[in-house]
Amino acid sequence: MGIIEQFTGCTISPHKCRCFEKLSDEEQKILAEKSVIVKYKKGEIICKQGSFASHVMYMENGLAKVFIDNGFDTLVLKIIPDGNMLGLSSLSDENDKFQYSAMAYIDSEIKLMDIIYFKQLLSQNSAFAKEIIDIMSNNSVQINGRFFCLTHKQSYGRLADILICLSDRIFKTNEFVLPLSRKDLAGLSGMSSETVIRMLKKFHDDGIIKLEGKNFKILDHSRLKRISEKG
Amino acid sequence: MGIIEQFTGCTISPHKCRCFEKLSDEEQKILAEKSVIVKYKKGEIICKQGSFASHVMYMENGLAKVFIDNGFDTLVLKIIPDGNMLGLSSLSDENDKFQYSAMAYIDSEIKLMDIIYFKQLLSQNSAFAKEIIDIMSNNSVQINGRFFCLTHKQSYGRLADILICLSDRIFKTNEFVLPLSRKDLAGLSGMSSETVIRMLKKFHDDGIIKLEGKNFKILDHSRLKRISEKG
DNA sequence: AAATAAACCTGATTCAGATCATTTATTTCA
DNA sequence: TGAAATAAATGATCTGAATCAGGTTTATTT
Repeated sequence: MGIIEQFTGCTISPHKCRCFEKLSDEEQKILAEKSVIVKYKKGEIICKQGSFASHVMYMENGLAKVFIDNGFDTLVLKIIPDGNMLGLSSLSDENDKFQYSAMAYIDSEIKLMDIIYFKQLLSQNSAFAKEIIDIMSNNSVQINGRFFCLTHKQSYGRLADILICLSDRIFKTNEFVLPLSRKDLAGLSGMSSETVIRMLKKFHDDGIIKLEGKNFKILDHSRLKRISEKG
Repeated sequence: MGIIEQFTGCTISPHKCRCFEKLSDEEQKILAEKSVIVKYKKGEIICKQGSFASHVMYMENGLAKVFIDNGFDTLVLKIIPDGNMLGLSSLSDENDKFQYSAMAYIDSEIKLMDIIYFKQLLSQNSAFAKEIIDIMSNNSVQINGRFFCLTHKQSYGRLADILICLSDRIFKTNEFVLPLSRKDLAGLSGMSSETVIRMLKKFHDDGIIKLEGKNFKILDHSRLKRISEKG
């Protein structure tokens, strides 16, 4: 069997977005002219699945979720923290609509870049295109890991994953104020909010985390890790 | 709420792979020199998750599944029919390993293209790179649909999806010999083989399909479609 | 500050689908 | 061709987590 691969429900790509470095000064200047920075308040919709994609986005600072829905159910595909791109899957000429919706978890600043010029950059600057391919392939690895996690781990493992992700990759500290509601956590870990609440209580009672309202702290990181791993 | 989007567990991308048309005669010639066609027998492993990715692949003819596993469980990400690319997510410089395994469902012929030259083509021919981006974004849309389906539809809907996919997109006829075992179908629809067997029997008894051994026929396509849609 | 709404919590119930245990059919290959 | 292995089928049982129903606390609005 060999090495046992570990998949997590965390969807923060470790990939650093380096694509803009590949642009010439001139290209950067034009791109800047063709871009605007827009502020979104917590809870605001950033883009809507099915609507015409007139731009590609870059999260300057903030936190958002990317999700799809069929009118009844919702699936959170990934979280977008600082320095991540949004809307790349609309670069295909066949998919000129947004393939997913995005919503700000907290107040966020997002750069909107004209998609026509962005596509032109892809065609004229292959180093840039190569970087975009890199980002997309990293994204797909990330999504696949989350896919595996949500279909094969059970609830405790999935919730542990999300908590570890928030702590390790987003806030980079053991103690923080949860910006997400229990319902948000439920969406992220693919379960009902009642179940999330029960499990958080269990983690709390077991001394794995400390949770009072929105004040959150991981007390036993290695135990949480073990729960995440054994699913 | 607007239009209600339909997601299916089918993972055959409708996208036609046009990337090679974008290469010059010279580039095509060199690529051909750097490629080999390999025949895989039913059940053979085409690439192995975690091993070094020395090439990008193209399915000349055959049928394969792409899957990830953690040593215990397996998740089928997609099916690869004729004319599809395989291994694109290893184009990123950070992911020089195969991100997934692939196995031939039936005897298949696959073109293996040297990944170094393939990457060079991306860097020197931006129209080619743009086509690869198109393929990748179509792939991600496809995977997201499957992700939604496996996490939000229940078993009958998921199985119906797979049967419709096989019929409409792969064999393009209502009646064919199933190349997949019940266990394969279980893997594809993310459930146990016992459940698959029971549900196939139900579909059969209800007159929706006809199934004797491996001989398969869809009798009531619209009813199957309805089952797929309502989950 | 009162009214309303939203988020949070808890217990009871239910159920889809997994798992387990066997039996029967079909392949495989010695 | 016959033994062993694999795949298919079926029944019985179990369980993780959803759903439902109700209550409490915390935010928001007026």
